Amino acid sequence: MKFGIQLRTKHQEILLYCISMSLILFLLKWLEAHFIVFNYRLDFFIGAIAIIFTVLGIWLALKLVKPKVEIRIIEKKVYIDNPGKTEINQQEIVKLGISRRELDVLNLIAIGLSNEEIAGKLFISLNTVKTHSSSIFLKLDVKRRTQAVEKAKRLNIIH
Amino acid sequence: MKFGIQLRTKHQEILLYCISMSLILFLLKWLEAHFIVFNYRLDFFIGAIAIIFTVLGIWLALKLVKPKVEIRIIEKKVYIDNPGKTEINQQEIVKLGISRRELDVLNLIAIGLSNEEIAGKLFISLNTVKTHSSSIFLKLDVKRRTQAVEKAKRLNIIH
DNA sequence: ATCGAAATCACCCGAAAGTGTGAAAGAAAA
DNA sequence: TTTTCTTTCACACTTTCGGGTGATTTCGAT
Repeated sequence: MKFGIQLRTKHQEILLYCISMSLILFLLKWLEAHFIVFNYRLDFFIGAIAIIFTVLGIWLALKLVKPKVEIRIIEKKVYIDNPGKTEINQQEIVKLGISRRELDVLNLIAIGLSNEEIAGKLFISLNTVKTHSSSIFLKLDVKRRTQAVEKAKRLNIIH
Repeated sequence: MKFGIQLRTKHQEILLYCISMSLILFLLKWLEAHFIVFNYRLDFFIGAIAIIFTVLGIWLALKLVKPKVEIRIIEKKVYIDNPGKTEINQQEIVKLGISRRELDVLNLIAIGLSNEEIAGKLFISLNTVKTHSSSIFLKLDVKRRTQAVEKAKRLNIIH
């Protein structure tokens, strides 16, 4: 699994900025330690270099910047050629091998009850509900109860 | 215009940039004023300057340029057996005070995704998804995601 | 210029959900 | 009668969910 450690990543920018500033200062100190001399024409030359590479940096950033993504959920309508009523598909239930009790549990899951509430309503234990729901997920080939509800409704197993 | 608004919000960064530039220029002048001899590698020094100002240029561009927006579409399949009667109730959404982002999350919950999967799909953190879903449950007056889906479908907030 | 809403994120903690294994009783089918 | 299926339950364990709190950033409106 992932690390449990979560850092406040928003401060990373500032941290990065501080580090780079420190690096610059360190560089200048290093240069100073090595007795580097400037003449006056060099000053102008360095200015030009600075401007050029600033522009270069800006250009580079514009080229490489990752575009900010905006998510838009659109609904793709899929029309089912099932004119008229919404009959429960018994064949599908049989085909998937879903038992009566499992269907009971599935229906109660679909209306948003918790496992404990389902257990209370069907007069069975919490563990039994878990067993049923697990086998439902297995038969429907899903991982979560929300997925199970979605798929079951799509297959007209429940409504 | 947009640029003016951005200037206002980013004026701290500009200030910071100016200060750092001034600091660097001051340091250079100081070094020059102290007759530090530049006996060693001139090209090395220029390279350092180039790198520094490239980085500063990149940083400046990233800070000031309005991010490019890339719209990413997530298709959500809606299975309809009775076309023509399934309109999304916008008034209900407004009445409940459900925001656009919360609606995104709600739609992804409805198709059975886990919070972590939603976070991956919307490019936000798991904690943010939790915050959104919590406020959804509050606004819909439900306790669980399955209930939220059930109620939202009943209110025609989602399909 | 100030303020509020929306969106983002972190962290802690407890509750609920889900997995895996095993088992027992009753009903139906072979 | 034996076998198989369904339903029931337990228990340990991991993962996910949800509540609560607090914080930052951005945007729009006043």
